Formats: sequence, C-alpha cells, structure tokens
Amino acid sequence: MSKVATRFAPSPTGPLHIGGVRTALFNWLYSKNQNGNFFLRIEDTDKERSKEEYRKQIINSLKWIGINFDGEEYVQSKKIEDHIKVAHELLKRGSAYKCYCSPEEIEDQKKRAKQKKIPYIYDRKWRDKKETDAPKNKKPVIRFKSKIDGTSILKDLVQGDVEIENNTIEDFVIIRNDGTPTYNLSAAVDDHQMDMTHIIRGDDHKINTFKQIQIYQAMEWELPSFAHIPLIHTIDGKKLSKRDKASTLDDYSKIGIMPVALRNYLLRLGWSYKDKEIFTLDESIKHFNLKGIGKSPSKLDMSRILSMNEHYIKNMNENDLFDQLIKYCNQFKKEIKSDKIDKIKRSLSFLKNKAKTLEDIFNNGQYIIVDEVSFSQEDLKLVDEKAKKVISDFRAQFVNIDQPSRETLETVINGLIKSHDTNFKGVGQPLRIALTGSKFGPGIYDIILSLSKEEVGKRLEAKII
RNA sequence: GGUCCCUUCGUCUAUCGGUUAGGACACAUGGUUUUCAUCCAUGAAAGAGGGGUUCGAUUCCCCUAGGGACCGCCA
Repeated sequence: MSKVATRFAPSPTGPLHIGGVRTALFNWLYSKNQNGNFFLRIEDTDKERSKEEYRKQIINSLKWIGINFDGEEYVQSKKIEDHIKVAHELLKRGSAYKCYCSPEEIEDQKKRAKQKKIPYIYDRKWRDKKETDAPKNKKPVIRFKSKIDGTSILKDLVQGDVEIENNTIEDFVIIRNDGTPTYNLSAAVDDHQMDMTHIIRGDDHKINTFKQIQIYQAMEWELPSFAHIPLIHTIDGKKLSKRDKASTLDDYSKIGIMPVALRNYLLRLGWSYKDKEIFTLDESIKHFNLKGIGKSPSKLDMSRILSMNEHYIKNMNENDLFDQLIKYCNQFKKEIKSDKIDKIKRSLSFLKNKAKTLEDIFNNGQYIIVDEVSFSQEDLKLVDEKAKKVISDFRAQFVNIDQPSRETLETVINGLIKSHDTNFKGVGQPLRIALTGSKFGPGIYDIILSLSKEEVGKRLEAKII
C-alpha cells in the first residue's frame, strides 16, 4: 500500500473561508495521522478571476492556523500541457470527442429546457459524428464520452455507497474552444500525477467525483479513495460562501480569536472523538480519522468559537498568550509603548480573566495603555463630593507608601472605609473610576499595583477631583 | 424540475438493538465575590412523522415531510 497522500486544492479567486480551512485541516490531519503527506495545489486555471493576492492570502491563512504543506506548492496552471496531453489521449482512446456546438446554441437549449421544466443535459449531438462532418471555421470543445447505461457506485469513505444513474452525467467539456482544460480534467490529471491516495473534499464536489472517476477509468489509472465531507452552513442553513460575513479567517483573527482555538473549533465541527472537546495538536493528529466525520451539515456557532477561545486564553501558558497578544495588537490595534508592555505582561493574569478574545484583553488593559484617562459623563456622576474626598484622602496616604503592596493598600483602604463610614464599594468605586475611567474593571488592588506609583498619584489628582 | 445527500436538546455532538438518551456551548436560577467578570452548584432542553423487522428500536429497512448540495466552455 502506497504512502497516504492528501491535498487541499483551493482556487485563488477569493479569500479562503473557514469551510475551506476545515477541509484543509481534515486533509492535513488525516495525512499526518497516517504518516503520510499533505500537499497544497493552487487551482489557478481561471485566469480571469485568479489573483495573486488571494494566493498569498490562502497560504497565509493556512500558515496562521498551523497547517503546513509538504514540499513545494503545486501550481495547476503550470501543468496545463499535461492536461491537454491527456485530453488528446482520451480522444485517441475514443473516450472523448470534439463537439462543434457553439456556446450560444448550448445556452439556447438550456433556456428551453428550463422553460419546459425538464432537466437539461447536453444532447450528445457530436458524440458519434464523423470528423468529416466538422464545420471548417468553428473551434470545437472536447467533451468526455460519459457512460450512458447502467449505474455507478462511489464507495465514499464518509457517506458510504452512493449510487447514481450514469445517464444523469452529461458529456462534460474537458477542453474549451480556446484549447484550455477545464476543472474536471485538470483535477483528475493532477490528482493522478501527484499520486493522491485520498481525496477529501466538500460534499458539493460529489458530482465532479463521478466525472473524474470516469477519466481515471478511461486512462486506466489506479483510483484514489474519496471522502465527501458535509458542508458548513450559515446560521440560516445555507452553504457558507466567501461573501458571508464572518466567513474568512481574517474576520476571526481581527477580533482576537487565536489560531489554536479556531483550529480546535473547526476540528470538532462535523467531527468527533467520543466526548472529547479540547484537543492539543498532537491529540488531534493522534485521534483524527474519517470514521468520526458526521454525515450531516453543521452550522457555524459564534458563541462556541468565542468560548473555545476563552478556554485557551485561560488555560494556555501565559508567556505564549502574551506573545499572541502583542502580535495581535501590533497587527490590528496600535502598537503598545514599551514602558506599558511590561505592565501589561505583569497584569495579564487578571486582565485575561474576563476576556473571550485578545481584543477583550486589549480593552481590559486600556487603562494601562492610555496616557490620559477619559471619563464618561455617566461615570463622573458617580463621583460626588463624598467620593472626591475619599479619593483625595486615599491619595494623601498613598503617596507616603514606599512600596505599595496588597497588604499596605488593604490597610489604607480599610482605614478609609472606617473613617468615611462607608463600605468597600464606597471607596473602591471612586478609585476605580479615577484610575481607569470606568466603574467596571479588575479588582482595585490589581489596578493600583499594575500602574506605577507615579502614575497612580498623577491620575488621582486629575481633573475630576 | 432532475439527480444525490442529510434529519438526536437552540447549537456542536455521544450512543457500534436493551441507557433514567450522555457531554460541551448557549440559556435560566442559586451560591462565592470588591464593581463587571470568573468560579461552583442546580435546572430546563432532543430521537421529524408514519409504517415495518425484532422479545425489544434513536440505532436496521421502507414511505412521507422538511432541509441541503449539484445541475457552467467556474473551480
């Protein structure tokens, strides 16, 4: 048995969406689980729509989420000559023929079929005509001579046996009238030449598989195994597309979803291993199999993505989290000044507490990052005369503390609670507002200790007092 | 319209004919707490419908209904 080889074959006609990422993930995990190889093939034969920027975006997306392909990336457009050669071989073998129908003629037939509400299928007009019947001034397409009688069975590794009547598959075009190969030809030839053993792709490719299998058979190539995975649906149950919002990786990375979290989420979307929810990379390679892939489509659920991300924020190594946070801020927020970065790092253990995303952590740390605190009118209202007195009393005592610590602060604050005849809130809330500009936030001791002594002093004499 | 696929809590799913149908997220309630959170506990919540097969069906088969995908000289 040859070494397992899988591939992900996106076309660079738009940003990669997370359905594609999941397909790539499954292919990658399966190959790694089987000690095989995983390849990337860029299907750029649609010259009109393929863009270099999308090619880069796809590669960056895969890299971001941690999917590495083996070897060099395979560029389909460089292999066009090979595809054409196969088309001519099929012609020679009598498995393909030239069709001189014009695109307009075909369009017309389609339209009429639609009006009559009968299924359109190319009428195979040129299938058995002789070359001598060919019009001189017309450029033909080459069509594959599909099976007409009987049925075909696809032994799908996810869906089981799928049987289809051969006459529902038309004589599809393999070479356009401009001489270029079409998708089904190119994909079949490439998969064969790349020695793919397993084709794992979206359910929307199932018909293509029946076509491609026929090409394999006509060329007498050894067939790979196929697995069609159910599609990811939007919340209203439709196939996810690039146009849907929150469908590309960038949509997630920019709000501070981490690659590990998204990878883990995608892994469990349509695949399961017992009751296990959290998978390290090694665990996912170890446990991944085709058997665990479900048959029904699944919907994208943002709250689960968020909670997965939250789980990783709270459980991952704090240094790693810090690295990711800085990377995130540099890319999507403003760069944090070096004197603040240190404070953020020291405070991460509580800044991360109420965060579901890196963006949340950034927001929680805003009070550290800003040079000047700003206040909302609403919060200012909470700081009445009594509160102002609390603040100034605290400040008076605070500046005399040499080394502020939780213990020394506690003494001061407990003293204030007594002398002002109030409760913790009566002291804590004004201080929190004065120091951070918000009545919400980390514990007051954490806030004070996360800022320098000078900074606390400065903020407490700010204009609200 | 044709072909094919799918159907367990709101969502992702477990169950390899016998379970009080389990878990996770979300939700609700209570508790801890220094605000907001966290955390802990508890709760509500599912086999689309109808036929078979079987001692016994969520599980196997058929029908119906609903949902989806494909139907390009795109990939």
